[in-house]
Amino acid sequence: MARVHEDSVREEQRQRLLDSAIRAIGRSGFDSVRLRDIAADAGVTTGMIQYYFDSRQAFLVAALEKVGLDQINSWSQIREVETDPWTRLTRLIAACADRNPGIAIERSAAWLEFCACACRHTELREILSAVNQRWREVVLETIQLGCASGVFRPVLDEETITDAIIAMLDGCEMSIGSQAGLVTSDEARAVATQVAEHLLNR
Amino acid sequence: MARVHEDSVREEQRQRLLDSAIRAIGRSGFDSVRLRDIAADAGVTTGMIQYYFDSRQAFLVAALEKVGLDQINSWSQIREVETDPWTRLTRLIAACADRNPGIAIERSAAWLEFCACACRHTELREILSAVNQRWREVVLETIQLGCASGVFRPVLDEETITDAIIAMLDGCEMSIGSQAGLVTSDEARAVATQVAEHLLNR
Amino acid sequence: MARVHEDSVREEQRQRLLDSAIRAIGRSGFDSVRLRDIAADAGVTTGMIQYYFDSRQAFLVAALEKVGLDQINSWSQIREVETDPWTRLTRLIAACADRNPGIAIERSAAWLEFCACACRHTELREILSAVNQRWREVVLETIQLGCASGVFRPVLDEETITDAIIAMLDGCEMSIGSQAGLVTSDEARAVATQVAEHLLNR
Amino acid sequence: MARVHEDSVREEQRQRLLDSAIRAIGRSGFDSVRLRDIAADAGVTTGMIQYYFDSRQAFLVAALEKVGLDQINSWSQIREVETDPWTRLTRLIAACADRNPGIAIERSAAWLEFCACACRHTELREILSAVNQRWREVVLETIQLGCASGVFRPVLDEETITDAIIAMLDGCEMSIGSQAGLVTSDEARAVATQVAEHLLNR
DNA sequence: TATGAATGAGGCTTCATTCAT
DNA sequence: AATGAATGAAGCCTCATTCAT
Repeated sequence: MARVHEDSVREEQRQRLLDSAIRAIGRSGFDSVRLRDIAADAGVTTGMIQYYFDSRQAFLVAALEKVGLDQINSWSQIREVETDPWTRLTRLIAACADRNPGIAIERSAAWLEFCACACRHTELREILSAVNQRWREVVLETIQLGCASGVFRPVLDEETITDAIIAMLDGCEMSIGSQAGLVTSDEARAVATQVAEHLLNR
Repeated sequence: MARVHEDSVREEQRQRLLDSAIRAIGRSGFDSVRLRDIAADAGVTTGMIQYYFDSRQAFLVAALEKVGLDQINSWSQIREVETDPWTRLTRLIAACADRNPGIAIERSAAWLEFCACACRHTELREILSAVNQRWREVVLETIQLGCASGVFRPVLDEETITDAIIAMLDGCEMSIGSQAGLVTSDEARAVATQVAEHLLNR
Repeated sequence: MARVHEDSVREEQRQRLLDSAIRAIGRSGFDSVRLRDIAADAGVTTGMIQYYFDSRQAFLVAALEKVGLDQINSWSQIREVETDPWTRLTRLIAACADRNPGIAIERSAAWLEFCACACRHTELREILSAVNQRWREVVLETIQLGCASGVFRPVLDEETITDAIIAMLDGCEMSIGSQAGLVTSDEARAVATQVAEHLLNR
Repeated sequence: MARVHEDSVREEQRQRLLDSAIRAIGRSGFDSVRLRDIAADAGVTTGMIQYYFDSRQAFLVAALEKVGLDQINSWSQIREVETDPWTRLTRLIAACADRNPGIAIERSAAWLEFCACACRHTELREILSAVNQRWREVVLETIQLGCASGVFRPVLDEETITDAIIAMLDGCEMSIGSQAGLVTSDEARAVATQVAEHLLNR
């Protein structure tokens, strides 16, 4: 029992450190963020980070992995709660495009970092692939559900529409994350929703 | 004359070094790329890079700036050459989605780095904003041209469609650049083209 | 308690490093001394020096500052201990002219470096001014003391004699420090003492 | 003839470069002055300096040597021109103490550098020794001249007085050169002159 | 003769990592 | 469990020097 309790305390600490890492990565970038900065954010010493994680690399990868997992969880939740295809789709869109202003902007930047780093860190690429795949499944399933029930009468095949919506949302993410974009997250959501509506001929 | 010649030689050298930097940034990332790697790529010494550029930072920023400028140039060329709105639009789409396999993949990754770094480097953000703005202008103008001539009968207002197309292409870029995407650049082009066709009701 | 103890250990380390720096500056000069040399002298790594001091510049300035402070301390001690004006004056003279053979010659050279560098490093100049001022105060006070008690019957006004003695000692310092001088420190002390005796008409 | 002429042009160039070096050494110090700075001062390229001198070290040593030789020349001139012992002595004192405000302050600083560097550069030490020796000869000879003619009735032996005067002047030099001194060059001259007058019992 | 492009050695500095406490 | 002193590898950068022109 004591053991279990201690483990859960340890796990809590790890999560706290990972959250600090995500914020710091968003601010300084995956490659140039310093353990010292993260430690400062968490109010601990660098030694403690090393005590909880094997190495800087493993620690930062775990942090980005958490970003992806949180993402997946949020989608899964929407999927379970929302049964109407169109409502579910708009909520999924909102979950992406909305994440930015609501939650800290660092998280959005961290996601961009995630994608940018994936091409040179195999571990990250694998995680990112998994997240992408899960994302596509959820969207595609939603569209298929709507088509099957006759709510959607798609003008293109379901997979193409799925890819289009996903690409649009990724593009908005990029635009907003870089802070050099031309659209706000509200506009992004509006655009994505309108286009989806037309492509699905709701 | 001699002076002019020498200056052009110097400029040529700078461009060569910048190209090497772009490739190296694509491989190693903006923050962790080493001058040594770039020098090796260009077949020169690190001292020479410092001889041509004031600092590592200034050098790398100039490299990413070049990526943006090359981008703009390629669009401008298409805009001048191609008069038919739809052909021009498909070529613009292809210019983005196609760039990846044709030219080195490093360039695509460098672009992703560009966007990811923009949020923490003011200089980069300004350049990226300018590139984005120019990109939007070219696409919007093309769509307006098609609408004016009756070739396009858009289902949404022109600006929304422009934003949608741009977002889609950015999203594809991100997906392909991260190498964790689910679509090839061929598929990306096909999706973007089909969606554009429908939105413009060509 | 633990905190206090740790701080004193840290301070001790700093002093050790500063002493090594003084020796090394005396050997290699303020500008060309290498952190590596100092580290070797202290038997530590260069990283440790940077751990204890912010930068090379700050470290070296602190080292020369210590030279000045040690100087001041030694004078203050003589001033407190010795009540007889003439004995005190001869001891002050000896404290300067004698420092060289007794203690390491590097300290003398370090002092010369101090003066030479002062003209281009503002921080050093300020410290040097303070040391000079204190030095003058102590000598002048001693002379005034002797005059007041009738032990000295000066042939020139007290300030002039003070300046003369100080200049003579500085000159000896320079001569000995440069190792190109024509007088030994014994001779220097003898000359300064004899001249002082005459000027004060003891 | 042509050869001779070219040689003199070459020699003139060298002197120009040496003068620039002296100024630059005064500003930046012997060890940290950069060839680039000296070249800028002289309005030439660094390549040219290397064309005229074998190495940085040899160049800078030659520059300081010139400072010493100029010094010696100025004393010799006074010695030849001035026959009255006391007038000659005061002019010698003035030549030292006055050099500072009259000529550029860099020259004074360069002299301090000279002395400070002598302890670690054998070549410099030899030159400095020679200059010191010559200086002592001139002063001693002047004093002996005055004693022989009965103008001076020294209170201490001639050598001691010589050493005292030289030390005082060196000390003033140091004080003024470091720019952290407590006396102006006018005051320095006054002090040295008064003390000399008393010691020589003129 | 003089230039300036290019080199490369070596310094300062940063920072992840280790380890004694 | 947690700290933080200490290490040492590696990067950027400076600058004297070389050499083709």
